[in-house]
Amino acid sequence: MLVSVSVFPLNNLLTYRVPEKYNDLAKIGVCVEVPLGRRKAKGYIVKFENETMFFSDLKNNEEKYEIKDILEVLYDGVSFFKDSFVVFIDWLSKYYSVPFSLSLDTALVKYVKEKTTKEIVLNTDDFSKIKGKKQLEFLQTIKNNNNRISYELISGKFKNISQIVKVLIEKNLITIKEQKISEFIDENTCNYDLKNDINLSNEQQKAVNIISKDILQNAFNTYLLHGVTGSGKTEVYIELIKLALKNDKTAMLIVPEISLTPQLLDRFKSRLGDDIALLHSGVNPSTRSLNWTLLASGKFRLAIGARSGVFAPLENVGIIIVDEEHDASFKQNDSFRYNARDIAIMRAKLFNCPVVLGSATPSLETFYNVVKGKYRKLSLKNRYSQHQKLNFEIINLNKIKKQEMISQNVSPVLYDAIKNTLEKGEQVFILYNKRGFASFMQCETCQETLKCPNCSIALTYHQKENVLKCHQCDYKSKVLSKCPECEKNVYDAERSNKEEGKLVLRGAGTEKIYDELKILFPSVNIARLDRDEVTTFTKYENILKDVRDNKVNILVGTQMIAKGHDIPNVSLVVVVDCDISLFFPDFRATEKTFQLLTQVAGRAGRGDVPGSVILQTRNPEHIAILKTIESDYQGFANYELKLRRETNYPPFCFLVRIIVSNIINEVALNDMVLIRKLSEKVINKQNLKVQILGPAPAYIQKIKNLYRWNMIFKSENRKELNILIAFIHKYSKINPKSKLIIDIDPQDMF
DNA sequence: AGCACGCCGACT
DNA sequence: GTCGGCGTGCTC
Repeated sequence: MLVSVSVFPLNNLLTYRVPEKYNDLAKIGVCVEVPLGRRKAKGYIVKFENETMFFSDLKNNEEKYEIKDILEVLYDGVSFFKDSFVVFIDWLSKYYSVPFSLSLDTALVKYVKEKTTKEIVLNTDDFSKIKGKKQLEFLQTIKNNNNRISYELISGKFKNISQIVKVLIEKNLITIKEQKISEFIDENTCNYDLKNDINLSNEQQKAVNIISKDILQNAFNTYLLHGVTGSGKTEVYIELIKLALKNDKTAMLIVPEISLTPQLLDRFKSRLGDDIALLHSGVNPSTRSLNWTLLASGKFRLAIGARSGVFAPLENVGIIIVDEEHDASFKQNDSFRYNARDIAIMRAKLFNCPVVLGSATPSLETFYNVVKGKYRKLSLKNRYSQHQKLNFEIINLNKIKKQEMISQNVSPVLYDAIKNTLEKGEQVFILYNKRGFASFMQCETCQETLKCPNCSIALTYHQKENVLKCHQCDYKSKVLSKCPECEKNVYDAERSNKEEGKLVLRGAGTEKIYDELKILFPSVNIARLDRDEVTTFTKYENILKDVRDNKVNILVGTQMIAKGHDIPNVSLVVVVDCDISLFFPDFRATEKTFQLLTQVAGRAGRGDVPGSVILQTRNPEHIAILKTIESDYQGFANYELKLRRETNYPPFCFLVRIIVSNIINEVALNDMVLIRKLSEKVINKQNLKVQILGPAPAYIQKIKNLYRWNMIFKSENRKELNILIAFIHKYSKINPKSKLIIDIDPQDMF
């Protein structure tokens, strides 16, 4: 028996012989060890040789080689995927112009690790000596599960079980056994507990009815579920998932990492049961790989995950849902730059099932697909919590003199509004989309700013740690007392009388806003929510719990505060500076600003009290701000689309971004020129309609001592872009020390 | 990715 | 003469 094996990082599949002793174990999706040259390598069986080719253009001429035997079948022959998954991976590698094995590795690497799983076995059902309520509940759960339970699965139901387990082992009530994953899967059964029907609104019911037809008829369609925050998108998701599960199909929900809270999961578990495969980096590795394997075996039929969850090994799929589809976190910006939303749509197409994209502020790509009639829009217009409109107020910072400001970033109107809100016992959310205390330190003498020695960006001052930090690399520095540039010029006669090289803090961050508010409202509880404060999921949860319990009166944060929080007592939302992201050198800057402003505004007035939103800006006439206060998504989208059409940017063309980096600036540039010349040649010879922009230095020219250059390909034809990329991969002879990244559908230009 | 092969400079 | 630098190319 001959099989095709994918070995990272090779593009071609390799043919191996299956030794007779492995005849029963060698299935598609099985991990094997194979001889490769003079070494051993790990690979996956993706095809039997006698079967029809999935890979029309990956033929391997076997005559040239002596076919070797597979050395070993790993993980007891557990199959991590079936053949439809191979078709999907094949598509993925072609769409993103990456080797097949890289696609497969990206999909699997976080989920295939453990060979065995732990099982807790009950030694007795005499619980009379146990007094602890939680311990009894724990033991009862095991008893109800035929006196044994998976450690990985029960740790999802009880929090912090390690302590309980330790005590119960000491009392000899339970034992922990190692179990092969393959045996575990054979033994485990799973039932979906589909009850608790709730009443849907007319709009919700209509959406469910329409999409349900596709689920039942296995029809691929893309839906935009356009609903303002609080309009009940989640209920629609739950009903659709229920329908899929009831009909013995599987379902997948992808959400931004930050939204994947225990609350969200509890909500799904209370309506659908516990057998949900949670796929994201926060899940411990053994549970993660068990979840994957349970999905692959068909025992689990519902996957909920963040970006990487889109690779869930599902078969017979009923519904795929992407919540907050516009969210930038769906784009991975590592070496393999995929977009989970786009992959989700393609999987739905391959599986013949509907896909739902949910958002209050859809990306323009999605909106334009609705305009073109490619996607169907379903709207949820009613907020069920309350119906008053938000009360917006713009503060034009141009019209306020510096000495009139209450503090650096707090205007008089803003001060009064916060004060009034706090006096009523209501809560305030304050957005400032930058971390740290001061965004740069500047020398008063020579005007020089302190830069990271490894990157071409300014160092940010963090007050709590009292360090200067680079937000691109790990560089940290003690706070300098004197400007290093002036130190060099210390003998300069002209300067010798001045206060030489005095460094001052300039620009703000969440820490600074916090500081200003702490001085203005000393007796009030203020919390911060940003990446510096929130290093773990628990910390994130704790801060939000304090907010929910009204222990925090003001929450200051970066865009983290804009996502999904539903806190009824928040009646005032403040954006301290709307302009931070407005003029980024990114054609999506306006869109992203509009989305952020609209999202954060939606945090106000979710309870009985009406919500107010205050926007401080120096660009009060900017379209992103005007349309936010008018709550006019449609108007914004039409305006911005017109602009994109005129300038020929997505969604009116496709983009590919080429990034080359090297320690030596000239080498990187030289490589880029080479790629440009090759590209021009290919475009001419093949008569491709592709436009080249650049090379130009990247917005951040140097990161971690690597100089970076950008080049953009524009085309209305994806295939032509792929042809061009294939030529670049094959024929461009760039410096071997240069790093080349090809970013299909780039989200930013940094 | 690994690992070997191969082709040039500085050493016992 | 050989040891070792790393550029090049292949792996069923």
